Formats: sequence, structure tokens, C-alpha cells
Amino acid sequence: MQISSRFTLAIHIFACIDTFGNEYKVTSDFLSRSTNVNPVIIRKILGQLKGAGLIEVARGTGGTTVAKPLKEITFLDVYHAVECIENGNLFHFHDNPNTNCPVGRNIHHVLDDKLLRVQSSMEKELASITLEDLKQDMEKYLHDEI
Amino acid sequence: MQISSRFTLAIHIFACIDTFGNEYKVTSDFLSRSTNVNPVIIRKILGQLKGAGLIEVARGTGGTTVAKPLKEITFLDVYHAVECIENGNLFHFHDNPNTNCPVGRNIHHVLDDKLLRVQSSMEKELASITLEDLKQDMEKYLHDEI
DNA sequence: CGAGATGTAACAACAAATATTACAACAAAA
DNA sequence: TTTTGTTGTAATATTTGTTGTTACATCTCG
Repeated sequence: MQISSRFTLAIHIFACIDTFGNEYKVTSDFLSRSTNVNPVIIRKILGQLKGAGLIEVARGTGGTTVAKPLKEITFLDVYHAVECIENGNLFHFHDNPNTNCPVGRNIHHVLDDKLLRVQSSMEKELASITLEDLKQDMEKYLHDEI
Repeated sequence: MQISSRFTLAIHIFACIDTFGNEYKVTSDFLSRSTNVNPVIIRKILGQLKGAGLIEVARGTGGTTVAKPLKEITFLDVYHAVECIENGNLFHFHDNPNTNCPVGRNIHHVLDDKLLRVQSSMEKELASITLEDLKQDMEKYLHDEI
């Protein structure tokens, strides 16, 4: 299974706030048009990002702003905000290995630390990328377009 | 979304072949009892592992054996064998960003290499673990049980 | 108040994971 | 050659998660 597109959507949303926040009011409709995704889905993601303290959403009047300096928000923060994963485990373990079988009752002991190593290595890489990096790269591409 | 339990199941299967292969005939029914998973699911996974050249399955008479030395099979090999992921991409990108929007038409340029870095770091860690490591650890636990 | 937003609930459409039943094809042993 | 146990696979069901959509109460500000 792939990681839900909510993650790339969330990053896209931040890119829009960075790029257009000074010029336009960034509403769920605005974001819906840029991403080509239903505004209700956008609002759900905005709710998750707000819940994680990454953005502020103006109720009533509308519009979204970033809640912290961009260099203090990592891809891992965004990932954790929008990817609701059971127990935080990347790997889904089969539920009931047979405890009467020597392998069945030990498979968790043997595997768990290895799976955690893999997950940690991925999360470490996610944590090494910030929204500031994203902004820099996006500005470069936008500048080259002209 | 979590990675399907087919992966931990496949590893469990290898652990059973390692542990019981000399003593018993390792059939899909045998594996079904150890994992507590339906034998048809097991056979489907066995088919994927066979397709990847990692095991051999005896048609008719039944039973499964490993096709290569354990130290030559990595977790990444197993992962690729059983995890059928679109284009091999870990992250699902939203399908149609609006190309009339400057952010929409550049988001792929900006994001793709970052996502690939994350995926590679995970796959590198998966590649660093072999079935031989699994066997060593399993034997240690089995020995300590006595 | 009225206009334009957000927050949410409810429901539908779809896809993937997992379970289950059934059965043809197969290989070896009796 | 028949029997037995097994694999391979199709068909179907159930469940769960994702994404889309409609509707509407609520909010803020002009």
C-alpha cells in the first residue's frame, strides 16, 4: 500500500501558502483549484495540520497562514499530522501468530526491532527536510519560468 | 496507510522453512496454522515469492524450500516480491495538480527527488537485513526457550 | 443583516486487504 | 491405476481506507 496522497497534498498546500499568502487569501476553494482536489478534502487536511499546530485557519473570514518559521517544520511533522497510522507502525503485522508454534510465538521478538530500524530510517530522512527547503526549491523553479 | 501484512507473513514463512524444513514438509496448511492466516492467502504469497525466484514450491507432492543461500536474500527482495506498489512509488501523489497554477505545475519538480530520497533511505535499510540475520536471531530465541 | 468562509455530518464510489469455498491439475504412493 | 494430499486459481464476500460530493450549521466581518 502506498502512503496516502494526503501527504503530498499537505506539502502542496504549504507551497501555496508560501507562494501566494501575501498576495491572495488562501482559502480551501483556492487550494482546491490548485490541487484539483475537492474542497472538503482540503478542509479535512487543513483541520489535521491545524490540530498539529502547523497552521492557523481563520474561521468565518477565511484564509490560512503558517504557524511557525518554515525551517522549524519538517516533512516528518507534516507526515505525522496527516497520516493516521495504527500505533504509529509503518508495517502491518499479521494479527495472531500461533503461540503454540515456536516460530509463531517468537516472530514478534525477532522482527519488531528490525521493522523499527526501517521505519526510523525513513522517518529520519523525512525529518531532515524542512518546508524552508521546499520554499527555496519552489522559488528557484518559479524564477526559472520567467 | 500501512504496508500490507503480506510482508511480515512472508518473513514468517521463511522463518518456518528455516526452522522446520528439515523435520517437516512445509505446506500451505502448515504455514496457515503457524501464522493463523487462510491457506489460500499463504499460497498467493508463496506464488509471489516463487515468481521472484526466492523459493521453490513442489507442485502435487507439496512443500516449500528456499531457492538461494539465506545471506543472499534481503528484506528488500522479500518486500519487492510481495508488495505490489504502483510504479514502485512509496508515496501516492495527487493525480492532477492544476497546470495553470504556478505551484501546481511545479510541485512535482520540487517534490519528486525529496520523496525518492525518503523511499531510498527506507529501501537501503531493508536491503541491509538478510534472512541469515533473521535465522540467527530466531535460533537465539528458540535456544533460550529451553 | 448578508456574503463568503470554515467545520462537519452523511453518504456514495472505489480500491485494496483478507477470508472463504470450490475445484481442476498434479505428483507420488499404494 | 486409483487414491491421497497438495498446489494453483477463480469467484465471491467482508471489511477498511481513500476520495468525492452534497448539505448545512456556524462564524466573521463589512
